Amino acid sequence: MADPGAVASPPLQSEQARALLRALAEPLRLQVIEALGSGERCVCDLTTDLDLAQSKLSFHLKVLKEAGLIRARQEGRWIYYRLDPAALTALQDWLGHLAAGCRTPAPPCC
Amino acid sequence: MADPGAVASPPLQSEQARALLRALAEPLRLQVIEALGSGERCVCDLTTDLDLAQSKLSFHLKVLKEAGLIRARQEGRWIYYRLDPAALTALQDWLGHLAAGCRTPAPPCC
DNA sequence: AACATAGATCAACTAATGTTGATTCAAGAT
DNA sequence: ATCTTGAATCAACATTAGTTGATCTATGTT
Repeated sequence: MADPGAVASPPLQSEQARALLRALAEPLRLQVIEALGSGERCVCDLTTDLDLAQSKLSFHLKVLKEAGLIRARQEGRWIYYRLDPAALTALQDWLGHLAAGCRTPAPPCC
Repeated sequence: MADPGAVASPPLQSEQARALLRALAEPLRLQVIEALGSGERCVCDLTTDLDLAQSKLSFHLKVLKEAGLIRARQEGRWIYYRLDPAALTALQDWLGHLAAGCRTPAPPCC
């Protein structure tokens, strides 16, 4: 459904932002993301480093990939995953946008 | 428990980041957050604007507040909520940190 | 061609989260 | 003091999301 090739330079829509947030919000996936934060890794390294069942890791990698946070690259029979920095900066921008107008005082209530 | 006066200028820990992400990742809560993005609002306005059952909104406001994303202010019998910009910028920084080192190539696999 | 291994996928199960309606609490108003 | 209303809380329920182990696919190896 989602197009992994598209990079959102226009402000992220809520739905896209939510997909990223949701994917990041799960403990195991966050571990994966932080592991990838220091560079590209192959699945087997991630499996051993994070001590995860293979199908479990695979499940979470899929979620992260579908959200557009990570990209896969195959080499021989190994698959390497890396963060997509564009997704991260898009989220950053979305957050900045939110923070921009939030100091407006409340209108008189009810 | 939490100190509402403290602002996290040191880099966010994963656990804290995750709490923020988790709170943001729910559709209704995201609507609330976006509503508050344009300024402070009272609960009754939020209830009618987002067309939500009262207990439902209350539940989600609690989650957001516990995550540190929003703050409450009571005035008479009304309660006003607003975003906490510090939480948003802390998350931004955390994301930036991640993006910084993610281009390192993978080490030789297995 | 048969075998071995990396990784994805699937179905049954379990655990975590959100929803609902009723109830409670607190702040005014009468 | 009683009544009313905004908002929080609670317990039962519904839904969604993650886990597990088995199976399948693809890439190399022998």
